[in-house]
Amino acid sequence: MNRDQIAEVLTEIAVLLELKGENPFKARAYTNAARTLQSLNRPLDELFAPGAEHIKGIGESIHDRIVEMLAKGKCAYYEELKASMPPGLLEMLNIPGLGPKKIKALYEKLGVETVDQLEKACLAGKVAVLDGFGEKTQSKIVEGIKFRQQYASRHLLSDALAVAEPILENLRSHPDVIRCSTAGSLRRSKEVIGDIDFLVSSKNPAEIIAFFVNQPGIMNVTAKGETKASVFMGGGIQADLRVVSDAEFPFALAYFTGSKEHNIVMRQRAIQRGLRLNEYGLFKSDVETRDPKLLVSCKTEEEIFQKLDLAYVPPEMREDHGEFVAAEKNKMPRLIEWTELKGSLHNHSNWSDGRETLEEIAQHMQELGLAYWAITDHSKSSFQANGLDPARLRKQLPEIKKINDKLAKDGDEFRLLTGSEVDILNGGKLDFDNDLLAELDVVVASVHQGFTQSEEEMTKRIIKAVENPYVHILGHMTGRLLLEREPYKLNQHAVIDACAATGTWIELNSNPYRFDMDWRLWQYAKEKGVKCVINCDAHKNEHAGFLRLGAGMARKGWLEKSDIINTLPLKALLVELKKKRQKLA
DNA sequence: GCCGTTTTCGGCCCGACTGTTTTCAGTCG
Repeated sequence: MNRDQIAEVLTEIAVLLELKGENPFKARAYTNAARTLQSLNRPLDELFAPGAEHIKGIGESIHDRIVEMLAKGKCAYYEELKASMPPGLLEMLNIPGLGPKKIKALYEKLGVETVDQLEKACLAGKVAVLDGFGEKTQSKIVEGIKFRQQYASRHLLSDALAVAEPILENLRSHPDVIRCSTAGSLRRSKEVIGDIDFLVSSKNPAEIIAFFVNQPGIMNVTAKGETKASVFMGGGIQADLRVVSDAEFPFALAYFTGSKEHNIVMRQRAIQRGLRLNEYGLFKSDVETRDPKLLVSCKTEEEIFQKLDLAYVPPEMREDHGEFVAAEKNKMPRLIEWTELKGSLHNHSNWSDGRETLEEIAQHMQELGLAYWAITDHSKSSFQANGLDPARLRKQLPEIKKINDKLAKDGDEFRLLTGSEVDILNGGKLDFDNDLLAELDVVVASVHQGFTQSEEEMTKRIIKAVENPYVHILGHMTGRLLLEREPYKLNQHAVIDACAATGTWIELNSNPYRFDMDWRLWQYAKEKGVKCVINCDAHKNEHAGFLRLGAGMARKGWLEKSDIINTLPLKALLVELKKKRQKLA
C-alpha cells in the first residue's frame, strides 16, 4: 500500500470510531496520524523500517498498524471495524448537517443503513419525531441528498477562482468594506477547493452580509447571521463570508486561511508563549476573555508571525509541511512570482490537437510580453491527438524558422522554439529516433498510453525515457486528471532520483486538471537538485494564463526563481538546453 | 490513541450558527 492509501485507511478508521461513539480523541489520534503521514517527505519503507526514529503523532499502536499495512497490504483492525458497520453510514457523512452523532441516532433508532433508506424515512416523517431532530432537520436532509446527487463537493482551483474573483471585486468596491480578501484553500492555492472563503473588515457587518447574499450567481442562502453567511453559487460551489472589525482582520485572515494543521501549530506556539490565538486576536494569558486591553496588537499577518518568533509564511506554504522549521530559522525561500516566468516549454498548435496556427500563437505570446514559447506537438503514437509522424514534424521545423526569421527581421526579441511532446512507449522507448530529437530545441517526454502497468514497470519505463540524452523535460509525471482520473502507479521518488542523476528537468504542468508533478514532491526534488519547468501544456492561446496557476503550485512546493528553468531569458535558456546533450551524448 | 523540560494521568483548538431546546448539543470550518 502506498502513502495515500494508508492515510485513507487511517482516516476511515477515525470516522468509523466516531460513528461507533468511541472516545472522540481516539478518533482524532487516527486523523492526526493520517495527516502526519501525508506531511512526511521521506519514503515510507525508510520511515517505518525496524529501529527507525519515532515519529511524533504516530504512537506504538498506529505505528504497528502502518507496518502491518506496508507488509500485508491490509489492516485487520480496519477490516473488523468496517465489517461491524453498514457501509452506507459513511456515505451519510457527506450530507450537510449530518455528523457522527446524528447518523448513529438514525441507525440505532430507525435502523437506517443507507442514504436511500434515510431519504424514505424523512419523506415518511419518521426523522422529525426523534429526540434532537425536528421538521427543519428532516427537510434539510432531503435537500442535502438531492443537492449531492446533483453536484460535486470539490472543485478545480480554476473554477473556484472564476467564481470568487468577481465577488471579491464587488466586495472591494463596497463603501463599507475596509479590507477584504479570499481565505481558505483558495488563498493557499490548493489544487482542489472545497468551498470559497471571503473575509471582510467593516464597521457595518449587517450591510456587508446583506450585500453578499444578494450577489449575482447565488443559488441559495444556507446560513445568515450577524457576522457570517453561507451561500451556494452556480455550479454548486459553497461560499462563506465572515465579517470582522478591522483590528481583528489580520487574525481572522490568518485563521481562515489555515490550513487547519498550520493553525494548530500556530495556536500551540501562542500557548507556549503564554498567549492565546484565535480568529479575533492574540491575547495575553489564557484567561477566558476578549478584553481588548489584553490584546497583543498586530496590524498585519506579518506581525502575528513576528510575535510568535517566526518569519512571515506566505499563504501557499501554510500546510504544516516544514514551514515552521524554516520560519523559525529565518530561512524562508523567496518564492517564485508568476511574472518572473518568460514562457512555456510544452504547448500544442493546430498541427496536432491545439487550436491556433503557429503564426497566431507567436503573435499572441509576443503580445503578452513573453520571451519564448515552445511548440511541442504530439508524436505519432498519440493518434487520438493527431500526433505528428517524423515527416510532418520535419515539415513543421522550417515553418517555425520562417516565423522566427520574420521576428528577427522586425527586431523582435520573442522566439518560437521547435520541439515535441514525444510519447514514452511501453518499455520506455521513445516514439521518435534520437537523430530527429537532436534536431529539436525542446523535447518533452510524456506517457499517454498503457496507464495500467504495474508500479515497477511504469517506474522502469519512465526512468529509461529520462536517461535518453535528448529528453529535456519529463511531462505530467503521473498522468492524473484531478477529480477525474487517478495517477498511474509510479515510484515518484525513484523517478525524481533518476532525473537528478541525468540532469532531466521535471515539468510542473499548469493545466488546472493536472498540476503534475504534485506540489508535495517539489521540496524533495529541489533537495536532489532537480530543476522545475512550469509549463502551460497550452492547447489554446488563452491557456497562457495557466502560468499564473502553475506558479501558485510552485509556491506551494517552496520553489524559487532559481529553481525554475523558464524564468531564464532566451539566451541563457538556449545554453541550458544544450547541457544534458553535451553531458550524456 | 498520543503526548509530556511543571505531568505516565489527564488533557487533547475553538468559536459561530442552527435547530432544538428553554440552556445546549451537534455540526462546521
